[in-house]
Amino acid sequence: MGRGKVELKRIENPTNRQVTFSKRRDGLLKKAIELSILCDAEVALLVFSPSGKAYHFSSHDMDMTIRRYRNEKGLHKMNNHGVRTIEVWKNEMDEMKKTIEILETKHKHLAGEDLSSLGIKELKQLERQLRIGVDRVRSKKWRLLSEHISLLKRNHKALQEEHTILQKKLHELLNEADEYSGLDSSDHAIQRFIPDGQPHSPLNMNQLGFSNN
Amino acid sequence: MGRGKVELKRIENPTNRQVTFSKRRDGLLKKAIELSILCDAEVALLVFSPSGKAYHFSSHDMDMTIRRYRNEKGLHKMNNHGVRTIEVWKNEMDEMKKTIEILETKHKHLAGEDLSSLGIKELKQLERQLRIGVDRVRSKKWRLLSEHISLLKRNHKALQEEHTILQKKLHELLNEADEYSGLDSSDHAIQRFIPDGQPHSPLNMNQLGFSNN
DNA sequence: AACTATTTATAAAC
DNA sequence: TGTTTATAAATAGTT
Repeated sequence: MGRGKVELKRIENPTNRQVTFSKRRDGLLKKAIELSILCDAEVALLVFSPSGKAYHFSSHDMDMTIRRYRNEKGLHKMNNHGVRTIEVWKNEMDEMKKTIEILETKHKHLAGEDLSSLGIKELKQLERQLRIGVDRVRSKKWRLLSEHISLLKRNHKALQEEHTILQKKLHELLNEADEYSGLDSSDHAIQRFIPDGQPHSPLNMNQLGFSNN
Repeated sequence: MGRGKVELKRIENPTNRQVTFSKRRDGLLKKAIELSILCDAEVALLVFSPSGKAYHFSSHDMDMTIRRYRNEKGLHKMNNHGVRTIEVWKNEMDEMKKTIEILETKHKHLAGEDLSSLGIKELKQLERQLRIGVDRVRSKKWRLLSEHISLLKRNHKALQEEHTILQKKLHELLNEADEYSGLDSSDHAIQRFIPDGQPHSPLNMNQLGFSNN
């Protein structure tokens, strides 16, 4: 409908295309309005120009019409999927809430709180569980402690050995110095720092910051 | 464009309206397609007939176009609100997950499992916590047990008293019977069921289903 | 649903 | 963009 027929393909001339877009957009909009009024139909139209500008018409309410559309065909596509996803989320959240409640209750029980709902049988089991826990924790603690102690012992022994070596070297040096200078060694300054053959008294483990509880 | 001009108002004749709807719907659809092709535009069209039947066209992807529309103008409406709600949900879920993880870790620790990540200080605190729990649970257990026992004792005492009364009544009845019948009472059938003055031996509490652990 | 007289939309030109 | 105009397209009423 115009001076010439048009092929159904993208108009290459950008100016022409833009002009035609404006005209046809208005035409389409008008037709949509007419359809909705003349035939009492619910119509929604969304148009985006290539440049990104948006035009729209809806005879009733856009969101409502979109919802209606989604309900209509969504019964086997994204809408349903979306609803199911939401339901799955809700279920997950409920499950998590339950899990947290249970865990918190158990935690309180293990702390010896809120025991009023428990019977003798449950209390016995709880006590057994706590005992097991205590035993394991205590054994782990002792393992750690003994490792720590043996580490300290090793370090101490190494220090002792180093000390002995240093002592020997020091004696040798002193002797050399004495021989060289011919001084009397009885009250030599350096010698006052060397107590006797026994290096250190063994470390008292009770002073290392550990107690038995 | 037809034999006569039409007023822009609802066509009252239902048949006419239905026919016009079909024709104009097709026309609108065709125009929408043409616009999208000729002008390289993104077009979405939703039409619902008065009878509820749905027709639609979208040049790209309906949901995408709808999203684009919502983004365009929805920055102050439901979409934004929806997105925020979803984000809030996600945060809630993340928090719950974290909570569950923490609780489970604590639970394991209290059970004496997975202790490798703990240091001596933490182990000591854990042990202390467990001890407190054990003490509380044990005390609760003993309270329950003693209540149970005193209840049993009360019951037992009541039974004893009832028994004594019954015994007395029985004796009285026997005496009456003897006086009435004049029979010898040394091997009276009923008397065989009465052992002696002492009713029952006291119940042994160790046989009531309780042990000390 | 097909036909057709007529209205309407719009392509091209300005 | 807006107007004009020649012409293509759409469609109201009829069959």
